[in-house]
Amino acid sequence: MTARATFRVVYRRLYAANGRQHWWPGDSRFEIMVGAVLTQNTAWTNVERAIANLKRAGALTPEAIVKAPHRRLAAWLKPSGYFNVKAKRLKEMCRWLIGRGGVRGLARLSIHDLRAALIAVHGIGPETADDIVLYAFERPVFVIDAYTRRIFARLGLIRGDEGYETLRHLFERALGADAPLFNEYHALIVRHGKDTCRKRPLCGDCCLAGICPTAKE
DNA sequence: TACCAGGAGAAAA
DNA sequence: TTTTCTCATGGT
Repeated sequence: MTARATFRVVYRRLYAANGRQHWWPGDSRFEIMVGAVLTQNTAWTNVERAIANLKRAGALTPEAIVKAPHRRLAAWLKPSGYFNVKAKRLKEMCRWLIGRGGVRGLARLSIHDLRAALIAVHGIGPETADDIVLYAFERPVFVIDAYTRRIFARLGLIRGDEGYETLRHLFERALGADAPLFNEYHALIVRHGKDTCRKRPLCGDCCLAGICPTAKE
């Protein structure tokens, strides 16, 4: 089976087992950007609480976040963990966003320029940038996260220690530039990683079992 | 109690 | 250049 076919079989299995995921949870492009920073190494349920605090305080705007004192912003972010770090990162992102003309200004950039500009912001690494590019701006970049590495390494399709860009290019070459597919695929990987793979890695009733002969049980 | 979660950057080796 | 450490709350 070709790489392209194998990656598509994995997608179909995940979709059949879990259905559509309706990602990213968020009411606006800006909320998605905030969520992408807050979810760094953090469970989404904790992020939801922090975003709810921002909404309750009327602070879910770039201007309000820039204006808020660090201690107050950190207090709103507390449920999401790393609140001091994330307060700084959100302020950095918001200052930069305002300087670029807000989300409308970003929407005018090419996918390459948008991605490069995001990664240049302190506190936004490749995965967070790609979450934003794909889910807030609906551009075709494949998001590589810890679940992607774990699941595809178990399937024997990657080693798991490849560089971020190496894996991103691998997925993008195999699947073709398709933002709706990338959206659903990454969401399904996270769903599978959270709900199934961690508890029962590739056991007999895993929906991905039997795809690759080199898969590690 | 220990481990993990939709990472990133700084410091150390 | 590569590896290790730090940041921190909440659920299992």
